[in-house]
Amino acid sequence: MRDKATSIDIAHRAGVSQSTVSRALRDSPLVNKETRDKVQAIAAELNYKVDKNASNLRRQQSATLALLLFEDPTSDDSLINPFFLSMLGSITKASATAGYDLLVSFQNLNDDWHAEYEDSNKADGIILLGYGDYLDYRDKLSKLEEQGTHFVRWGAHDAEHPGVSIGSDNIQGGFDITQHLIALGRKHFAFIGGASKACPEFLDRYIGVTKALQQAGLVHDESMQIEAITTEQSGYEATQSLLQSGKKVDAIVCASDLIAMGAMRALRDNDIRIPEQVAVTGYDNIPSSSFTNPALTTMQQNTKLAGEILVKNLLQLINGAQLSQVLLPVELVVRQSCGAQKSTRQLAN
Amino acid sequence: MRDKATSIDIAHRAGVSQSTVSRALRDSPLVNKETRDKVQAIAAELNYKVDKNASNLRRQQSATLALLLFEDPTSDDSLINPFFLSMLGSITKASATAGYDLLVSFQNLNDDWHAEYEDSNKADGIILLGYGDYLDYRDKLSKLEEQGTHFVRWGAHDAEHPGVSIGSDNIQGGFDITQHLIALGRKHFAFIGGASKACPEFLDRYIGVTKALQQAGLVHDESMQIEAITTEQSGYEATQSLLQSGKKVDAIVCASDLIAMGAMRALRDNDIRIPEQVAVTGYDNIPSSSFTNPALTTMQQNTKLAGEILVKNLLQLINGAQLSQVLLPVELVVRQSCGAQKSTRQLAN
DNA sequence: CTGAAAGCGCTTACAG
DNA sequence: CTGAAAGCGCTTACAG
Repeated sequence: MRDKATSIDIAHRAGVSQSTVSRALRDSPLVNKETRDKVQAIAAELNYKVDKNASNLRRQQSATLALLLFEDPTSDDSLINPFFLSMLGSITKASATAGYDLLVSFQNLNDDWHAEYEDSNKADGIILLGYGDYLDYRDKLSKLEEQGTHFVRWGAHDAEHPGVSIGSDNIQGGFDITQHLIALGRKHFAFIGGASKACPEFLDRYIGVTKALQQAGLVHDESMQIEAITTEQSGYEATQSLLQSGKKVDAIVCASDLIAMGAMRALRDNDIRIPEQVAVTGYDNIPSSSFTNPALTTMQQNTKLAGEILVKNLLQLINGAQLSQVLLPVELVVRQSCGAQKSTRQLAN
Repeated sequence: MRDKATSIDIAHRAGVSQSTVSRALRDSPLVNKETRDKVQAIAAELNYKVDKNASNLRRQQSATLALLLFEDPTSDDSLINPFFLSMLGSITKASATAGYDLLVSFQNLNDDWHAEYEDSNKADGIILLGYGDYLDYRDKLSKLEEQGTHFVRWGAHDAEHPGVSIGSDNIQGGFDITQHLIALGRKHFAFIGGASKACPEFLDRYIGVTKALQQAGLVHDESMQIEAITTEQSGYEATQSLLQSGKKVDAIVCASDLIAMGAMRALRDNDIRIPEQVAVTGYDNIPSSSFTNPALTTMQQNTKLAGEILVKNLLQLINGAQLSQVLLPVELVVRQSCGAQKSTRQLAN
């Protein structure tokens, strides 16, 4: 097997002390340019890399961020919500750019998750990501905060919630998509998705919906809000129960694309045409949403920006800054399911 | 700020030596049960966690695996191939189960990637994941091997390639899907995807296709294989050029789902009905593939098993075992695009 | 079963 | 600008 070179090996070869090697490799201005070049050349030749364990131990940091991705335990383990996967990509890139490694865990929340990372010095801070039931882990967030752990959370701002959160402007998103449907002449709205404190992001989207309805002078019946979690199946079931209620509906605003896909399947099973009879909209703009038939009108969240801001703010937090909530803009993606565009029809056959 | 407890703090409180604390926390059989319980109780109370940097430095390991995900630089940064995202989920879980943390990086291959991880003791081994151009990074794999770095690679087995690879049985996959189409009466096949050493996985799929054709006594013209990388756009362009060639075709086997989606768009733009006039199949069974119209017949790779085996084999490698290639079974997912099933038709309107 | 001691490979205050 | 030395917080061979 190979023996890894250490800074002492380099010191021997370069004829300087180990301290000087360390300084030269960290580009310390204290060290003579010639000495530094020589040391760095030898280091490169020996394929030397600073031992992170030793360096981190000495410096009492880790240059690592931890990402904890959690979801409703009800959803299929292997099928992570594509929206978070996209966030994952942007967070990875943003932390690499900032010179931090990223430790990733998709755990279900267990008793130790809050402690596992920063407490053991494996990570300098934690990014929390997921559409879980907020009420379930409130206490854990409080504990994190008490312990002085550095963390940022993706999601809705909630005054009762500890810690800093960064999220899309879900109220605006719900508002915009509803206003768009109203402009297209829809009048009888349903909202599918959990609208409670347990799901503050969905709740915000729902608040936006009702705001737009109110502004347009449309009455909104609270029974037209049906609970659902973010799965296709849950969206299907919620829509079935909506249809069985016999209430008049010509627009279904769904809290996520997965829910919307389930809603579309339910409408189809009931021989209801989309968008002619009922318009459907989603939220997230996951890749599949452009392949449904008709293609789904949805809200695009800026995942690239979100990842960058999560990382940037977490690093600021680690450096002792005080941060407040951040709301990111969302963007309406108009396709066929809302009835705004002519569908490029499949060839019938 | 908080002060993290150390093993010395616990030793003081427990009235034992720091060595005993360390032993007790690692469940050493050497230590008296009562002592151990007492130490562990105090540790829990103080929220103590072993400092990983110190522990890893001392033990000369990291209990961490690194996952390097790379893709064709041509594909959009933010849109990681959903197939790999699914692998990522299963690898994360498998390494957590094995007690390892997972460091994730989506880097483009730079000069240092091979060294960054194991050399700096940040990770005990590396998992490589991606459909890149193999020829581009052969040298890097060789260098990894020379240095004695522990790594496993997801992909095709290639005798010329250094290191251990784990992959799906792509030849079988190409064979099965083609045989299925032949059984449905298709006779004029095209294959879209790169069939060269640069893309050994695609090449294997193509080999499977030609094998099935041969076995069925169908002639196969090599001009019916069109190069494409794994993007919707590339599949679209390749199909356009196929159609312009005017050659007779009633089945297009695509090397990936993304390519197949592009192929379907091109067929539609040319007013060619799927599957009546031309059957189309994909590969990977990404989530979107069930939402295309018609839904895509494709090959499912067992990502859960794949992740588990990648992790298991890497750990064996780290422990000094000799490993050979592993081929995982694939499974045909029959939907409408091959013409086998009646489509549950959209309501026309 | 327990303790005192060495040492993992760095970084950095201190002295020159 | 450079070196000798301390020390980060553990684990473990050694001695009892």
